Amino acid sequence: MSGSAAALPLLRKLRSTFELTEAEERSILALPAQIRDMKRDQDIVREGDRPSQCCVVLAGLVCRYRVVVGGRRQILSFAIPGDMPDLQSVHLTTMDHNIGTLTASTVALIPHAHVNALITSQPRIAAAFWRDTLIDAAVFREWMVGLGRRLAHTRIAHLVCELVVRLTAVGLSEGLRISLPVSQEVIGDALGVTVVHVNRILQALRKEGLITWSDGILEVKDWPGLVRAGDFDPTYLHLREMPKLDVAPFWRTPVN
Amino acid sequence: MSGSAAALPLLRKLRSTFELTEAEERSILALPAQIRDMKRDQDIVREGDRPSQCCVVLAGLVCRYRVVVGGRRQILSFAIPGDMPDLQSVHLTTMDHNIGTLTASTVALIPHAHVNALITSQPRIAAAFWRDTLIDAAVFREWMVGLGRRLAHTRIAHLVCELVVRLTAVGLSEGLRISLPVSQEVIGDALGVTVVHVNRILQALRKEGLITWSDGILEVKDWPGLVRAGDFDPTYLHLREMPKLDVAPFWRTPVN
DNA sequence: CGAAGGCTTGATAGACCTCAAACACAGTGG
DNA sequence: CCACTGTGTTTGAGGTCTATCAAGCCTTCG
Repeated sequence: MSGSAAALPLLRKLRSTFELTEAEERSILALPAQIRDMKRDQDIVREGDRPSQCCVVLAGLVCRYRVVVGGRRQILSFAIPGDMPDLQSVHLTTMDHNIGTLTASTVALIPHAHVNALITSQPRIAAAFWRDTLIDAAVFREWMVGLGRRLAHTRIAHLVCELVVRLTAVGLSEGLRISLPVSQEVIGDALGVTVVHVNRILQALRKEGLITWSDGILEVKDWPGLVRAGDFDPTYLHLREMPKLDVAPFWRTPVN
Repeated sequence: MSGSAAALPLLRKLRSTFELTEAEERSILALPAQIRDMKRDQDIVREGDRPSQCCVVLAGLVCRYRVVVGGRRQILSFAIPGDMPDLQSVHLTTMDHNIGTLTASTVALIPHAHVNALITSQPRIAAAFWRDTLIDAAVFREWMVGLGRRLAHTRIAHLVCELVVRLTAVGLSEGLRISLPVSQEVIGDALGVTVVHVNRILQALRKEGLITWSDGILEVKDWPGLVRAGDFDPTYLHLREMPKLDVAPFWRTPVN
């Protein structure tokens, strides 16, 4: 059940933020993993669990979330293919939040023992993984700024920018179009607003000519405008190189 | 300029979340550090900097923060003695937020080279440091939940609980009294609300008999009540053992 | 066809903000 | 010694953002 194919999204992700040697990539490819297909809205790990393995998202969309008294949910981050949303469980035994799927997804489960063996024997891979968790933390901080200090309109624009950049960085966008097959409620849970309000703001963003979003496909119609509306600065993603997004893909915008 | 005395707060902090051997503690004590006294409201590192050292808070109160368009500040976390608020800079070269003092403070500055040497040669210390940054991330998540889904009243109660537990964990509280010599504006910047609103909620918390706060001394008058009001569950702090707080210190509450 | 989930719209309500001013207190300087 | 200043707290009134409640609509699916 180990898999070069399975680990590819992980490699793409790590490469986007850290330079790996071929030998290091081979070590990562050699990690034994159990592949698991999941329906949407299923939990991978729950608050209070003490996991003995950690997961890599191979396909689909996964999120970390918490539920507070009153039943309201706060989504803490989105995990796209290549992400390891519970890598932290290698060092923090008890989960302080849930991880669940938002769409049908495929995940790889890697026993902690193997992760530990790898990071103990290869300090540079340990550094890459550590760095990965530090970038997670940077994204949390950015969301905190949004939740605390930005209007819902800005927050939504910012989130779209973030998703486009992150998906592009791992080769999962088509120009300025991304797959986002979730309900507006999910966006609300991520940004701390209600569905009703999300809906009204999406209408505004569409009216302003910034985005379209239907049938699970989100397309940015005005990238500079969206970046402005979202007060978006991708520094916090700590990518090795920023994907070029201000230019639409060549097959959509003939130069002449 | 190296200092056993200087590193003590750091050791207390690390011990609160990770078990260190004496040899490991000695290695940490041996880290060379430059001690620096700072006035309040001074920046230690700024957004965009590429620091070559990282800092340990030895005394005082330090915070991470960001400023958004419009000049509003979002405090991202408080760093108390023993904390290393920019440990991340060892792996993320560019700062994506500021770190500054909230009160007159003393910090120790340790060159990255020495930190790198230590974590490369001693995997368990690397694990302790990594774990430390993971706990930072857990605190960010908890704040996100507050900012996104809790009322300001709850958020303030929660913050007080957090500060009391963290300060107690490193021996810096007197029972349920902590030193908190900051303005109400600082609390507002941390919780994403205005001073005016903070003021009104503090009055409510006082009226409810939960806390008192004057002359920079905050005292919890009803710990279970405050925990309830703040929807506080300390799991996310990942302490090795939870300080006993539900009981007032013996010298204040004679049993008979 | 009915049921369920998701999107959309309207009306009302609540949390929190903004603006403005008064007040308390410590530090400064004439 | 007493204005004077500055910082921080407190209070009031009105306004904005977002929530809540409620209903209608559309699509998908069994």
